[in-house]
Amino acid sequence: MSEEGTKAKRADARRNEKTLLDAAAAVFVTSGVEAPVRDIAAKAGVGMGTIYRHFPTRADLIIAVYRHQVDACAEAGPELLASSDSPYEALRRWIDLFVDFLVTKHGLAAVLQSDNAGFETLHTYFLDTLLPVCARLLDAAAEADEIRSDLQAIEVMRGVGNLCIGAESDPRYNARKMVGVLIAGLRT
Amino acid sequence: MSEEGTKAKRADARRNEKTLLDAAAAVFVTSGVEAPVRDIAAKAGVGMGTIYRHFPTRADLIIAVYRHQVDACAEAGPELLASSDSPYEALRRWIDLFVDFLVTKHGLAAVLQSDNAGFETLHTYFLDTLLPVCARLLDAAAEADEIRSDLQAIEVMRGVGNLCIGAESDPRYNARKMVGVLIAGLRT
DNA sequence: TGGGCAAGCGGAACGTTGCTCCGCTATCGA
DNA sequence: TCGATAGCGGAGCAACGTTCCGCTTGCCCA
Repeated sequence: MSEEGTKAKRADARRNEKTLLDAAAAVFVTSGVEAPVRDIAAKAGVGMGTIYRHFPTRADLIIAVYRHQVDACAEAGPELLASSDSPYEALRRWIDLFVDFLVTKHGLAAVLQSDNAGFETLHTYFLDTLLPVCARLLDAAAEADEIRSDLQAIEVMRGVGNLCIGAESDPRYNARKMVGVLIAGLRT
Repeated sequence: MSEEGTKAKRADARRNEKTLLDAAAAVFVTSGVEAPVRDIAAKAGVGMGTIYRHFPTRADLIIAVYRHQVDACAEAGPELLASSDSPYEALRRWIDLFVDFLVTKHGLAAVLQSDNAGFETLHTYFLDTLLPVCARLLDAAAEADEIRSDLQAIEVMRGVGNLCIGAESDPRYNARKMVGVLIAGLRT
């Protein structure tokens, strides 16, 4: 918001940032979010210094690429609560959205829970954005006595996120199904 | 079994293998199963070549360190089934055992599900050993109409394993609790 | 007992990664 | 036009897994 009027950035810098975002998105799709930084720089046709100047950590790059989708997921929460037959139904559908997002981003779920240094920013962004939404849905469902009331939003979010890890690499494992089981286990 | 009588190994080789197992176990406790190979070699006071000769991949080393505990967990399955009030109760208690094992091994759950090359052996060993046990318990519980019957053992095992990832690094997340929710979700 | 030799050892070296640093280039306001 | 400087590129460093090969040492046999 406060950046609106500032003309601080040079034209080539703005162009490179856009190029990098596109290249990163493409590489993430084919090689996953843990693709080597060199690959992304090569795909964008820029040097590695450029990547690190625009996105100091890999987490910043991932956030920039997926920000829109995460925000959309957050905004869907209240809408679902208003339009669904019951709070539990809204919760179920919102979690479905979240899971759909996660399982289509190769390796994102894994990196989200990883305790490797450098990904705290990513973790924090997801939590800041989605935790309040999840908490709201949980509260509503708990208040309607549809689910047990001894669960924190963070526990549910981490549980669901964890269940999505490796969903793409093993055809015998169906993350959506297991998340369904978990959510069923929430019922009173 | 067939190795019993063979005297193929030299005395120093056998000594080094034991030393390495002890060192690895100690390092795994303090630094997790992803500790640098160099650290383990240093702790054991041997060269890196020695580690790779005895344990060609890191997975082999991890398996060797935890083999006893995994086997014990596998053996506990039938016993629990015989001694519990119901198949579901046996399943619940067996999963508790498995979870206890996983959450006390820093980083093991993560590496178990990781699709990084080199860990297939580990994955395979766990599955070969524990999957039949889990399947037996699931079948019994399904036959007694205590749980839904549309779940494969591999799905449950992976789900439980996934829920245990990062259990040690975030005090707000309780893997045992979420596994409890998942298992509750299995009920008919 | 001691000589020979292969099993076994150690660690230098290589490839791959994340990340930094600095000399050069290109932009843009004056 | 022009020079200050934002921004760029990629060489270079450190940490890691893994390989490779010359040397050491335990063991068998004469």
